[in-house]
Amino acid sequence: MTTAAPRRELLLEAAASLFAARGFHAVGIDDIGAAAGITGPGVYRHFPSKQALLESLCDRTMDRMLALATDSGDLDTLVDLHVSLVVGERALVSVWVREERALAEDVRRSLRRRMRSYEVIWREALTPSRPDLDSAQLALTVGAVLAMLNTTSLIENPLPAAGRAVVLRRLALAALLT
Amino acid sequence: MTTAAPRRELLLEAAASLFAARGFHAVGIDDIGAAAGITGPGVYRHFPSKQALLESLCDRTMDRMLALATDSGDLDTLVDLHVSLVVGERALVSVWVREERALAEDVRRSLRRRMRSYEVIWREALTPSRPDLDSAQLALTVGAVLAMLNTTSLIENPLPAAGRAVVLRRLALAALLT
DNA sequence: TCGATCTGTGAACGCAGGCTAACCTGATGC
DNA sequence: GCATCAGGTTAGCCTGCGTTCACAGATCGA
Repeated sequence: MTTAAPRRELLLEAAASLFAARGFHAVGIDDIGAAAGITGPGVYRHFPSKQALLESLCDRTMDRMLALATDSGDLDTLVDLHVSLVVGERALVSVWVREERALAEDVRRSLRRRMRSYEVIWREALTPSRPDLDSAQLALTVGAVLAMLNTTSLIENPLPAAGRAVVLRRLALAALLT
Repeated sequence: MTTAAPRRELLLEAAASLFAARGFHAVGIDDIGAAAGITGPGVYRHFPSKQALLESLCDRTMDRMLALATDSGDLDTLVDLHVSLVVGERALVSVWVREERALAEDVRRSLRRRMRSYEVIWREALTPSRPDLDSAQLALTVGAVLAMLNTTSLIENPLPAAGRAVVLRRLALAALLT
């Protein structure tokens, strides 16, 4: 039987795809409810506010990223896992990338802190391969490569997921190691 | 004497830095006016709407990019010029990158079309160096590298402009040519 | 059978904020 | 001098939209 997806989950999925397609501000509460099979105000039975939905989505994305990172410290697999996340969860990633600013200041700070710790893991994995770079250069390199991978989630391209992953992986490694 | 910067120009600059710092939706007309030395409604003496300000900014950014491209077809200088634009005009670029969605549909389409023609120039410059890539792979590669350079405008990093430019140039060339 | 709770609905509220209206003023031209 | 206009100001309108309210139908334990 079809796992009777709880309404809360339906709402998150609906919000993710709507925010990804139209942007946080352009999506109304009624739209989100409708996409999940209920009316606007019904949403408030599951989330305290529209912002809370966005928070949940961003938190979730960050959770996945950090989960990847703790699995493995090797740069190669780090790239692999990140690429597969970005290719596999385009909506989630693009929402996080573009709508971060709509978050409340404190939530944003917490997210940024977690992102920073993720970047630190990357930097540490990269350092041995790049003794020629000082710490600021390393930071910029890692930041730029991650930004590239993340924003790719919103590029439209005829390539299927697997093909995208191959290209992205090559680009990232080239930029990191050359 | 200090060129008596016309109000219209002051408004554009004010809007650029405010949008870049806080985001289009979080900035009020009153804020923009105040930052340019007048009150909110005064803005409407120079622009028909808040959106029109954003349009002007995005148009201007795109103009600059296309101007670079027509100057030279060589991939190396293409990268150089784009990097210097991104490093030199951070506010302008980051506004364009992040707030494109707040634009009206037709304006956005026009911008995208121009962006596409810019990307085509890059692809053509890259093609001879990468006979191993098919056209979809080329497109994704160029798109990803440009996205990397553009979104870098919103990364905070201790490096001075010149240092940033060096790192970005190296990253871009490595990704494109490796 | 009867509350109690959970989840949904339609109606309405409140308010932020973009924009308009009406008025003022100092240059400018005739 | 006087009409005109560019460019400001303050006050206020108006709409969209997030949110709240009061109520209704299931489901369920006692």
